Amino acid sequence: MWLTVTSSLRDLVGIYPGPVADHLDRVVAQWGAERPDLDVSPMEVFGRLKRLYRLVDAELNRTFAEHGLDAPSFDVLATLKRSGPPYRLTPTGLMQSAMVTSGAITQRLDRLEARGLVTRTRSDHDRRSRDVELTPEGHALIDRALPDHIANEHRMLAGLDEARRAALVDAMRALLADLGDDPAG
Amino acid sequence: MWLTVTSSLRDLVGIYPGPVADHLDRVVAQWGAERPDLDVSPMEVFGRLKRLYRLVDAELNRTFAEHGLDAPSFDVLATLKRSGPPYRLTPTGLMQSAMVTSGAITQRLDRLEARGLVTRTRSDHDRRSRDVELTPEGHALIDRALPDHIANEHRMLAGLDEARRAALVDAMRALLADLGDDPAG
DNA sequence: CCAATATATCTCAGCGCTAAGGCATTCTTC
DNA sequence: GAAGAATGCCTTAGCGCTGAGATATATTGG
Repeated sequence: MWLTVTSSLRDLVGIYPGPVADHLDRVVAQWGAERPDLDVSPMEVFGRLKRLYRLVDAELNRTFAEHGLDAPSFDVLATLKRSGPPYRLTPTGLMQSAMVTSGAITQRLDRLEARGLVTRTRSDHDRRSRDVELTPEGHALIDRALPDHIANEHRMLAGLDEARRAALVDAMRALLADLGDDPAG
Repeated sequence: MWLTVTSSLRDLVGIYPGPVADHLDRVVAQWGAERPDLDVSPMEVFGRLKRLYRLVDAELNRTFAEHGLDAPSFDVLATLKRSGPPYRLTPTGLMQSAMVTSGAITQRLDRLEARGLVTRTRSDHDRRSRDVELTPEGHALIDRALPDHIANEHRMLAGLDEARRAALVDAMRALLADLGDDPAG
């Protein structure tokens, strides 16, 4: 309700490009009518975060699929690649980076190992641990997929002006810190 | 490596509050060392988006669980609630709002109907369609859970200053529009 | 009015993930 | 150095979702 009013005002006053009402504007307006006692403005943030995540995730998967990959597999290969020589990490390291459980990493590695993209060997220094390492095939695949992935990400950001992009990064960095995101994770 | 150096420099020079290096800073620095030919700066956006989404999702689920709910169930009940009287929508409407497939909605409704939180009846006007409606129990549950959920969201945003919060919303709105997010969805 | 097409929902196999727990190895403490 | 705690990884049942396809109903064009 409140939002509908300001939207109308925006049209009447003719604010320049003026942000067009999006899904979350409607959601907030609906709550304003149904529960005017609640301040649902945080949904402006979290609702858009969720929709953005879903849209981006779907779009990224398109490029991954072109290379016979999905997001979890790409994630593991890319994490190993960017770790640099000798392109070797433990399942625990991969787990923290991916923010998933150990069981999820075990299964991701099962799939990648079956495809010959990584090897898993017992660590010499800690026999509980494993060394996960890119195979030549794994290197070749991530080297093929990565440039397309990056280009895809550039394309998705092309419409966002530099100021907004910087502000987006700044705000997300601050929020991540607030929520206790582990930099080492 | 590179990042460790700049972090040290930042400390030495004493830049005021200075953003502390986070996970994505490390990722970008690693790619800079391994693939200096690629501009991986979009990861600053999408990498943080992903981590933020995961952290937020986990945190929101904590509150849902306190009310015997999970995110998908809460999402359906809240969508029906905010739609206002007569608190009735079709599975297609719920599907578009939630950005999931029709099969997912069918199963969500199966679960909610089994718990007596919604009813599903054949529409009079279109016999292919269904009317999904909140039961009194559904109303009671969402009325109990919603204030806690909103409070939880407020708490998560408490550390974000108003300028950053507004910039975050503005940038996400722009990006959603760029990516073709359907306002009616 | 009929045939062809479109729409609304449901079905179900398969997938990746979580949560809980198990096993082997390493660390800590006394 | 032995006992207890902690760590690293794996196993598995169960869950929600997708994608492909099925069914029933509605709409459209001739």
